Amino acid sequence: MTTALDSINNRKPRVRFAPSPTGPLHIGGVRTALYNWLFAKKHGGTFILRIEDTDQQRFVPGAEEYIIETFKWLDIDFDEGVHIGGKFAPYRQSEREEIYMKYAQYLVENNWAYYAFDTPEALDEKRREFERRKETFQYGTLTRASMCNSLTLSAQEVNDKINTGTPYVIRFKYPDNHEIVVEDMIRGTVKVNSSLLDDKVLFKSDGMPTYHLANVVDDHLMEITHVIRGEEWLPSTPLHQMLYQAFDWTPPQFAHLPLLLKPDGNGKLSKRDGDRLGFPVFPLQWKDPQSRETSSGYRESGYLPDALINMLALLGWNPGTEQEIMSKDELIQLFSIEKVSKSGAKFNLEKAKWFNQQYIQKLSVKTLTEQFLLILKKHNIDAPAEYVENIVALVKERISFINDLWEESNFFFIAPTSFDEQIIKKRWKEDTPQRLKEIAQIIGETSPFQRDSLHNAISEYITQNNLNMGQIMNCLRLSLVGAAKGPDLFEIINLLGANEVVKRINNAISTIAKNNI
RNA sequence: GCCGCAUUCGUCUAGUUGGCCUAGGACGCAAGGUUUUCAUCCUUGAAAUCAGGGGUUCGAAUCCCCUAUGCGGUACCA
Repeated sequence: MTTALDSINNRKPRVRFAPSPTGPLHIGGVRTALYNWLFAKKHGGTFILRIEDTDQQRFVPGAEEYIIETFKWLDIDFDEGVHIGGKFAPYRQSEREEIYMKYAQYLVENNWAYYAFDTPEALDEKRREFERRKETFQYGTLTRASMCNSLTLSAQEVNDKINTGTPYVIRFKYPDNHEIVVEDMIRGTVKVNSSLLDDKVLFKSDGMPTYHLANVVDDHLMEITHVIRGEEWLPSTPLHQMLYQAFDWTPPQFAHLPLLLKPDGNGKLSKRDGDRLGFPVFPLQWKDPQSRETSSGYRESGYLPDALINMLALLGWNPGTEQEIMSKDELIQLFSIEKVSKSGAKFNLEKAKWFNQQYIQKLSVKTLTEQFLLILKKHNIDAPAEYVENIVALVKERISFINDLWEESNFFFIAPTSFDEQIIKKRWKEDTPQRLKEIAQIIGETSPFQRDSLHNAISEYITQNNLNMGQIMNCLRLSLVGAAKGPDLFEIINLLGANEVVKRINNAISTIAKNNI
């Protein structure tokens, strides 16, 4: 048996991400792709995007485009795939339809598979019959002899059925009582006995292969060296292992990733959880073409691609050091399959926010300003770029998402019309209006009109009148901002300008007086 | 039901050749500090008897067995 290390040394790894286009890509799927990508990059290998659309019933229009757009956004690049081609094209299984039949037939000819003519109705009936006896029906070594298939029918009967167009499937024929051993790079050795397994359908009556056949055939044809996929595939890996044996092919190395769990309770993270707990489960926003229902995405929620990638990478993997913030390049350097953990990881919204905050802080004021200008436009605000840039510089350290910029600085663009009641109650005294009027006058007269000179002028007023900062600053802030929040007040005054400041002070005095009669 | 996988602070995890672990870090939480406010930031703190029980050993989170719990699979879905 070759080890993972051997094959890495012998040849460059080829890995694939193989989603099925049945809807928007789940964030767990994004992580699976990410691990594949990191693995490929780390070892100088090839990363492939293959679309597994063998289930025509579940096909959702737009899903494939969504997948491609997701990785474009994340800047995770494929070397081969549906959208870019490659020497093993086509990469869409529906376009490889004719390939699979001959492999299924090879299996039948070599006694590794058989035709089965049992109708879905007959199978349902069989299952119900077993259920009545409190048993579970299993189309396998114990029951296949009593079913309608090429093992029980004569060759003549089988031929007649096929020639007259009777629908049939091809099932895998497990050898009796055979111990199947799978080596997993993350979990070690996994053993299962063949008599416990179902004779899985490999080829459906609609002329398409099932996942099991298509996946093995394509992985072999595309020279995939490592299959890195979700843990939900672990139970069917013995079948895949047997398939490689039946074809006399060298199997790839397997690595089954732990699941992404919902933040509360247990179980796989699902679409519903996102809506329920207020965070996206999808990388991009998705409008369901059927129900027209919209699900939120990380991109639209203001997450930065690299922050998402960093967070996702650490959900189930850890470099073993205390470093948590890692660029894509560092991730590639540090990544190793062996360090992937075995148990499922719960998604944590707070930590996701923290990651984004870390990455936002690395962005330049210029970049943030460009983004913010777009947001301002949506709020119908047309402000000079220079002004906006000054504001961004001031509030940058307070934000975790680009969208927070608006929340943190909207008072720069729109004068407050209401004032925090709590603060009024606590700070607004009888002499406040008079004091503020005097402050307004001082501000109007301050020259040069700069942060430091404003600071000096107001401080001087405060000491001269035997006051302390708190007595003036809180109400002044309330007048200008409407609440007890925001950056340095003198900076605010400086940016707002004397006229606007005086206007706001007067407005606050009259509004608050009115409301307190 | 059957089969498989997993189980260290609330969460993500370090720990992997048994001793340096009176179990480390991060998020979150609490307290204090900085500040004119809020946030940031800084400091400190609480927080896992390593699922439980048996072994093996001078010594186990680390090895073995059992139990429990959780999850995954059990489709002519992937």
